[in-house]
Amino acid sequence: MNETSGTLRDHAREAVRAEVQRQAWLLFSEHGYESTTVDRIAAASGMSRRTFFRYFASKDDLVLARMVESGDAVVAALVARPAAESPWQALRASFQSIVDAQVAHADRSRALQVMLRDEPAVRATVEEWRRRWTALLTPAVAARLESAEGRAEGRAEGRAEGRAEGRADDDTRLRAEALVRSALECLESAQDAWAEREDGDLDRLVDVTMGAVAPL
Amino acid sequence: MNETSGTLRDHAREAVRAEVQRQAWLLFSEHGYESTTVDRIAAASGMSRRTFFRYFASKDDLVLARMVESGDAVVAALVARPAAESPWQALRASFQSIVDAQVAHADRSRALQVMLRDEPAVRATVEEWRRRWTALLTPAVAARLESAEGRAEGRAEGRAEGRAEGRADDDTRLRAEALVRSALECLESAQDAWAEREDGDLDRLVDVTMGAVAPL
DNA sequence: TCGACGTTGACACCGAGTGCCAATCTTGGC
DNA sequence: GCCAAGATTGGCACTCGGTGTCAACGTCGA
Repeated sequence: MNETSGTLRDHAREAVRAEVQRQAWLLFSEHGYESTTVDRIAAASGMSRRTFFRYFASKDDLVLARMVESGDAVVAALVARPAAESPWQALRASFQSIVDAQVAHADRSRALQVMLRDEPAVRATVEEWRRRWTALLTPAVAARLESAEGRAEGRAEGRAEGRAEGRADDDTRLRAEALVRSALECLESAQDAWAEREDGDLDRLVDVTMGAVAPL
Repeated sequence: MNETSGTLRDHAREAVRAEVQRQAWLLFSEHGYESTTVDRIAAASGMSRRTFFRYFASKDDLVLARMVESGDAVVAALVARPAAESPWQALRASFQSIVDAQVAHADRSRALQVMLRDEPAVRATVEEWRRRWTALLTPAVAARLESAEGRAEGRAEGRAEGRAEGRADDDTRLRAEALVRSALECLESAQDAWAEREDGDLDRLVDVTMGAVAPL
């Protein structure tokens, strides 16, 4: 049970980070975010306050780290969707892994969701997380838009184009970003509603929100 | 030039707040948000640090106060739109006052927009501002959706309804919230793009983003 | 003139986050 | 086994945002 020394340190570091996260989430769910001081998290993890800040850049970082992991899965799901699907449909389908994960651990997820929504101190982190997901998803959606336009051009190419190609590219990126950000808001609206109503079906709620904004 | 003593205090208070805001924005635009300490703002405004916190609940409050004012104008514009307009079209039209105001003071607005986008410390405040606007706009959009459904029901009432009326109401509110949040994201996407590219036409960019998500 | 009330400034305090330094532990070379 | 190099750790002091407290000051009405 020995490993290369280089990865050994990393492994140890990851193990410590995971344990600190576990302890922190226990404290968060019990006392809320703001009321849980870094000293308490450090003490619960058996380390000094100063050492905690060597593992996590900030208290927010504890929250952010959780989110970032799932982002890669979503973008992978998005690029795997069939090209014929509209961007909106593809985005909806890519969210399925998140939806399934939350439904699988409904109790924990609901508590977490409420915390993210109601604790003002965490919201900057949520913003940051949304930002990163947007940056990840936008290129994939832009590619989808471009290929769709390519097909459209091939079909009917009598349009007056060639005047502002660079701007058209910028517009494509911008339209992709708007789509991604809107879709993420729909997802979050559905998640918030789901966290409140005990009975809801998150899958259906996401269909409702996204279907309300654009046809699925 | 004397007034009732009750409003006199309020007037003085408002004047002080305005002056502090002015000084703060000067310092922000010169040194950025984080680097501008409350001590410096207080000193520039000729008051003690403690007194500053009696006029503004927090440093963020300086930023938030600016945003909140324009919210009422948007919701007023929304309810004034003709009932025949789709929610999405009505939202787009309601944003016009914001767009016009920003275009009128393009330089200041661009600098502000960049600061809001790039300074992580302010983003929680932006979130809060978005939240309040959502709360203001959602009921108006929900009413619009309901009346539209009422008309649709009147037209074709052979549907199997009456089973889950309460849930249908919840769904309407949820769909309205999704629409509002998506529209605000489109607005912000356009604003961010506009702040970056010197040449852009903000009006057109908002049309582009909102048109990309749903037909206008 | 006196007293009530609101405003102000100063001080002490808390929590998040950082720089610095000394103690300690691990690792590799001899 | 031993010792030096380097990484990890903990303690300390500091900055900054934010809050509670208290004494001093000014303004108003009686």
